[in-house]
Amino acid sequence: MDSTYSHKDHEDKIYKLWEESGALNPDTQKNADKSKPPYTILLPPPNANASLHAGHGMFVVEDILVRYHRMLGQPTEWLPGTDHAGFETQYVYEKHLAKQGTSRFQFDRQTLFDDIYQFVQDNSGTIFAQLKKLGFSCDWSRATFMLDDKVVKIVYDTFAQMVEDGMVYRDNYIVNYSPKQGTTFSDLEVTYATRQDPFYYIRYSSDPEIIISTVRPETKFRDTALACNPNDPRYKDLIGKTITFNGLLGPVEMQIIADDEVDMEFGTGIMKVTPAHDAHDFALGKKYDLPVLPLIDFMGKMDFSWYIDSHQSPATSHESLYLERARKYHGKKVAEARKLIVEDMMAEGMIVKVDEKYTHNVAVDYKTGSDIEPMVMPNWFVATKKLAAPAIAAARNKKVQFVPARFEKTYYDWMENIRDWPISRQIVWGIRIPIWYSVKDNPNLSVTFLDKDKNRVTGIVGELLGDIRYTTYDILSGLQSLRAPMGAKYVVSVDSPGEDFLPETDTFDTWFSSGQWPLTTLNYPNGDDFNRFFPTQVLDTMWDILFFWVARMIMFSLYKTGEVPFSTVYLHSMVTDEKGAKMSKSKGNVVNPIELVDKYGADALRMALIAGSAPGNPIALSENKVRGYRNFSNKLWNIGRYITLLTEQSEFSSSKVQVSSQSEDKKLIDELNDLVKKTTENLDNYRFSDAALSAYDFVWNRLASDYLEKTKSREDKEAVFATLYTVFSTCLKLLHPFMPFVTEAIWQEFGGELLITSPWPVY
RNA sequence: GGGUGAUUAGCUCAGUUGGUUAGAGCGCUUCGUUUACAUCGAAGAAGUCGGGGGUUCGAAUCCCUCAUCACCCACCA
Repeated sequence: MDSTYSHKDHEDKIYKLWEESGALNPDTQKNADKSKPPYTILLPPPNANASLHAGHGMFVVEDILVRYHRMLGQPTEWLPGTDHAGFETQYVYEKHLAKQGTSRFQFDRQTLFDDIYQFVQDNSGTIFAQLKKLGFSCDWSRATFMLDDKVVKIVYDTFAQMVEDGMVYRDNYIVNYSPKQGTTFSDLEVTYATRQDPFYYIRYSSDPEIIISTVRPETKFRDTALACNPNDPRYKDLIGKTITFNGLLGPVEMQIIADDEVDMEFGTGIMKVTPAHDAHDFALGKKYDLPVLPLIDFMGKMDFSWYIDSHQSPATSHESLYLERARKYHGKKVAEARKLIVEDMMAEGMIVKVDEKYTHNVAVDYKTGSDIEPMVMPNWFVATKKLAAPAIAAARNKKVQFVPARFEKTYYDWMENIRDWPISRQIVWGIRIPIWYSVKDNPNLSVTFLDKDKNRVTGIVGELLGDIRYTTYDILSGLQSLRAPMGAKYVVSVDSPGEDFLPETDTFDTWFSSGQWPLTTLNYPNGDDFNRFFPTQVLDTMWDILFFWVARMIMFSLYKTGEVPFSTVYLHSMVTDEKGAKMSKSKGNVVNPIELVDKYGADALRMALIAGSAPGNPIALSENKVRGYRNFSNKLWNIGRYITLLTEQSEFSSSKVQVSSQSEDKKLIDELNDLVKKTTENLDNYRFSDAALSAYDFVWNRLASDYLEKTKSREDKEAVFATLYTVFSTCLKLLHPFMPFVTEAIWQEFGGELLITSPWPVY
C-alpha cells in the first residue's frame, strides 16, 4: 500500500467494480434478501442538459440512505433520471440560437422541438457521469428521461382522466404572461422586483373631486369602473353613480363601485379598475360583473384597434385629435406608450401630482426577470382544491412526514390556500397538450406559421383557408403557434383525429409531468416496478421545490393511486459558500464540486457536505473543510496500511484471529458496539451529521491516536491485530455510506467480497 | 402585511426529549524528522451560548419580550 491515499488511482476503478458486481440494481444485487421490503428512492431529476453544481452534491444523503439499506440486505432501488425542464431549457436554447444570429421564430414548432431535443441529447450524459464521480450508487439501468415514451404516455393518460373527471378545464382567466418570453407562468414562477416608478395622481373630475393614483396610466383606457371603500366618507355619496369626464380619447362614462378591499388609506382612496390587466381588478370585475377589455397584445404592445376601427371618420376637430392620439399610442411598447400618454395628460392638465420616488413591487418571471403582464387569455387549468384535500389529510394522518417537521406547517399553509394551476405554456419544449381543434368547427382559430417560402404568416384560419395559397396541411406543417378562442370546440387526443384538425401548440408546465415522476418512472399502473417499489420510502430534495414538485407529486399520486408516493420528505441543506452566502454566478462565489472531487476526492467532498449539516438549514462549503476530510481519508488509509504491515511483520494470518480478553481490548470492543448502535440509530433518524461525525471521532481519536499508539509497545501482536482488525473493519462499514470509495479501497486491500454489499454490523 | 429559521470559540457550524467542568473542523500558540499517516503527533489559548425577563432543584435547550440577519408566502391600485 502507498503511504498516502491517492483517490484518483481508486475512485473510477471502484465505481466500475460496483457497477459490474450488479450491486446497483436490486435484480442483481448479491446480498438482496427477497424476504425484506425493498428500499426505494427516486433521484430528483436534474435538467437533462445541466452539469453538476454544488447543490446536486447534497443528493449524497440519498446515497447514504441507499447504501445503508443495501447493507441491511434490502433490495435497494435508487432510480435516476433527467428532466426536460421546459421553459428553462428552451431559454438556454434560445440564447444559443441568438448567438447564431437566429431565433425561435425562424422555425416551425416541430423542427424547433427536434432541434432542442438534439441539443439536449448532445449535452446529456454529463450529469450522470458527474453523479458517478460523486460515488452515487444509482440503478442506471432504470434511468428515465422526462420525454421517454413511457413518461409521456402516462402524462397523457392522466390529462385525459382529469378532463373526464372535470379536474382540468379551459378558461379565460387572468394569468401571468411574459410578452418577452411569450408564455404564461404559474404563480410559483413569478417573483417580484422592487422598483422606483413615478406615481401619477390623475384628476377624473373636479366636482365631485375624483383623483385616482396609479403607476400605470396607460391602461386607463380600458378601465371599466372606479372603486372606493363603502365606508369612505369622501366618496360615499357617489357609490352606484356614473360619472362622466373627459379622457384623452374623449368623454368617458364610469360607474363607481364600492368594495371592502379598497384601502381608504392608500393614495386617494379611490382606484381605477382594469380587469383585463390586473389580477386584483380582474377579481373585482368578476365580483361586480364588469367587462374585461384588453389593451395590450401578446407582444406587449398597445392595441388601440378597438378605438381606431370604430372612429374612422372624425366629425369634429376634437375627434380628429382623439383619433390621432389613438394612432400615436397604437403598436407602441407599454413603457413607450406610457411616456406619450403622460405627456398628453400633462398637456391637458389632467395630472395634478407626480410622486417620482414611489417604490413598489413589479412582477417578473423567476428565470429571466422579464416583466410579467397580467393578461386575460384562455389557458388550461387544473382544479386543485379537490387534489389538495387528500394531500392535506395524508400529512395530518402522518402518511407523509417531513424532516425537519416544521415544513409540515409550510406545506399546510400552501395547500390550504392553493389556487388553480395554469398548466399550459406557450413554448415548444415540453409535452404537447393532447388537444386538437377542427378547422371546420373553429374558423376563428388564430395561427402563426411558416408558409412554403418560410415566410411567417399570422391570421385567422377561416380567412387563411379561403386563400388559395394555403391548405390546412400547409398550416399544420409550418405551424408555430395556435390560439384558440374561448369556447373553441376541441377533441382530447394524442394523435390527429383527422385531416381537418390543427393541434394545440401549448405544452404542459414542466411540473405537470415531473409531478407524476413516481408513477412514470415505475410504470404505473401495472409495471412490475410499480408493484414492487411503490410507494417509495424517502423523497429527498431542497425546500425550494416543496410546492413546485413535492406537493404536486403527493397530489397526483393520491389522485391516481389513492396512496402517497413516499412516506418521508427529507429536505436537505442548501449549499452556500464558506461565508454562508447563497451561491450565484453574479456574485462569482460558485463552487464547482467536480474540481473539489478532482483535488480532494469524492469522499472528502461528501463528508464536507454532511458534517455539520442539518436538514432545512444551509451548509457552508469551504475548500478547507474538504481538505480536512481528505486528510481523514488518508488517515483511514494509513490505519489500514498499519494493519496490513502488522500481518506482514508477523507469522500469524488474518484468517484465524480472535479478539483477546485483555481489558484494554475489550473496552475498545465495547465502545465500538456503542458506536455501531449510535450510528445505526442516527441513520434511522436521518441524523447524518451525527452518524458521520461520531464515526470520524472514534476512528481518529479513539482508535488511531489512542488505542493504536498505546498498543505499539505490546508484545502480543496477534491479539492487538485481532482487535484492530475487528474494530477497524467494522468502522469501514459504518463509514462506507459516507465515504464509499476509500472504505471500499481499503476493504479491497484486505481482500474478500465487496464492501458495498457486505452486511451492516449488528450490536 | 403574514410566516419560518438563525444568533454558541477568530471563522463555519453541531449540541436529539432541559441534567455533571458547553463540542467539532478550520485557524491560532508552543514543541516534535517516535519506520501507519507532516494529508502527522503532543500540549495549549480561546466562549458571561444576541440583550432583557420568567418557569425550574437545574436552561444554550422551555415560555415571554426586544434586537439584528437570512429566507418563504402574499402583494395595495
